[in-house]
Formats: sequence, C-alpha cells, structure tokens
Amino acid sequence: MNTLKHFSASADDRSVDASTMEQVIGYRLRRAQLYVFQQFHQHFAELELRPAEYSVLNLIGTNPGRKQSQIAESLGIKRANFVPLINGLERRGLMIRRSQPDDRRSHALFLTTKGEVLVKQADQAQAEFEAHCVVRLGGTKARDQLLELLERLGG
Amino acid sequence: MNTLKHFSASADDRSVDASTMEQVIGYRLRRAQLYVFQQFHQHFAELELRPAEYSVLNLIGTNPGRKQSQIAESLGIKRANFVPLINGLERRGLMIRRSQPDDRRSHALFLTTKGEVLVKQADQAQAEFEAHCVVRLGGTKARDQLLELLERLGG
DNA sequence: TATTGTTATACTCTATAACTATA
DNA sequence: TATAGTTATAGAGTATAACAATA
Repeated sequence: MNTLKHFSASADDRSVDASTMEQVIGYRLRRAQLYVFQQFHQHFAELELRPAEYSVLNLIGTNPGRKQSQIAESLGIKRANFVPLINGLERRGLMIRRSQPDDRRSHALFLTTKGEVLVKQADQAQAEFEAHCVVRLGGTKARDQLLELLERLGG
Repeated sequence: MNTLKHFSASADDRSVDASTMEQVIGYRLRRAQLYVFQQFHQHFAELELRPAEYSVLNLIGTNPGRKQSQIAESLGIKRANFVPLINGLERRGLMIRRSQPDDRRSHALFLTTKGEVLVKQADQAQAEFEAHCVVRLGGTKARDQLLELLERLGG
C-alpha cells in the first residue's frame, strides 16, 4: 500500500460529485420513486401485495363490475400484461371475472369477500405508510404541494 | 345492441373512479416518473442515450478517473449490472476503462474525446428538456420546491 | 480473507404481434 | 371489420451467487 495516498488526492480518496445529476428532475423522481416502492414493499410484505396488485384490487373495490380493459387502461397497464396479473389475484381467491350477458367478449371484475377483507387491510396499511411519508415531507400541506407539482408534470 | 343501455348506467358507460389512487404518493410518483422518462426518451432518441447511460457518462465527465464501483454505487446501480452497461458505452467509443497501477483490481473510467462531445450535446438536450419541465411546473421556484420535497422523501 | 470486476442466471416489468371468440 | 381477452415472446431493469485476479 502506498503511504503517499494519505497526502495526495488519489482517485480512491475523492468522493463522487453527483451535484449535476442531483439537479435533474427525472433522476430525482426516479430515485425517490424507487425508494418509496422499496418502503412500500416492506410495509406490504405480510399482505403479499405488490404495488400494481394493490392498485388493481383497490380500483376493483371502488369500481366493481368494470371490464378488464377499463381497469387496466386506467392504471396504464397494457391489457396483455393485465391478464397474468389478475390471473394471480383470481387464483388467490381475491377477485373474480364474470362474463357479461350483454357483451360476451368482456369480463366484469369483482372482489370476492376474501378480497374485500384484504383490501381493507391493505387500505389501512397504505394509510399508515402514507402518514409516514407525510411526516417526512413535513405535513399535509407539503404533501398536497408534492401531488400538485406531480400533477403539473403530467402523466 | 340493447337500446336500453342509453338509459341505464351500465358498466360500459361509467368511467373508472381512480380518485383514491390519485391521492397515493407512491402511485403518483410512479406515473410522473414514467411520463418524464418517456419524454426523456423522445428528447434523447437522436443521441441514442437511455437515462442510465446519460447519468453514467455525465458522472464520468465530472468525475474522471473514478473506479467502476464508485460510479455505479453513486447511481444506485449494482456492479454486476454496471458491467454490460459500460461495455456498450465503451464499444461505442464514448468512454474507456484504464487499469490502475496502484491497484490492478480496479478500472478507472474516462470519457473519450468522442464521449466528451456527446456529453456536451446531451447536457444541452438535458438543459432544454429541464427547461420544458420547469415551465410545466410553473417556474424555477416550483422546481426547487419539487426537488426539496423529493429530497425529504428520501432515497 | 476481503475487494474489484466479471459471468451466469433469474425474476419482474413492459411492449408487440397474432390468435379466439364475439360483436 | 372491429373489439375484448388471451397467448407467446422479446427486451429492459434489477437481484443474487460464484468465480478470477489482486490486495
């Protein structure tokens, strides 16, 4: 080992300057989103629900009887990718597809009783997690500001 | 077709109510991030740079001579995934690995002249894209607020 | 023994094309 | 001919384990 490194600014000693990237909105959005999803995963581990699965069950709960394509499109999920997602939820007995008499091409989605129970638990876990985020943001006003700014960004 | 559907609130007529999910920070973060990355992709199509590739080249440009592991860790990229990423950049002649005499295990990273030229173009494209985002956010003050809120969220 | 870079691998998410059954 | 759901598949992004060279 070179003892001179203690007196020179060798590459190993210098820390990485990421100040430019830290100012980039997209980069910071990505890092924050990954972090929040990681936290979500910890809070929802017992319920065995991933973010997309929770959003689907939540949406079916507040919109019973909608077609697959309606729920999928509302969440920005391609209908082809939606199929295996709800296959898993249906296999777990959390929701069901029902054929529609008036248009036998489409399937209406409903929560099962088991699904309703899980969604209630998940909504509770989500409320607690959200409260945790609000504290870190500095209050509900800061949270509202963040949602407003994200809204303006589009998407 | 059943003409009665014009008088009843059938599932096909109702739109999906996503108001609950719209209040969820993680969900809104995800949607906004996907949208911004999609916009980024359009702005950077000519340069053939994906977000991760731009961040790597930018960081090497401002931190020449750092080890692979330093750049990778700073961006939250696992060193195993960093290898194929910079393989592509090196194959395109945008950067090079250099063996370090003082520690022959590590590779120091540098931009090539071609890489420096591309990074300058990319920084320009990024500045324009960022300005576009700032306009949508409602000014630089709103941008600073957003970055501050994302900072508080952690990650 | 520990670290750096590498390879192999697997799992998730996302995107597209083509099929089926219905309309 | 068009639509809803499905299947197959391919491409990214991400995660872990194990290895070679070096410290």
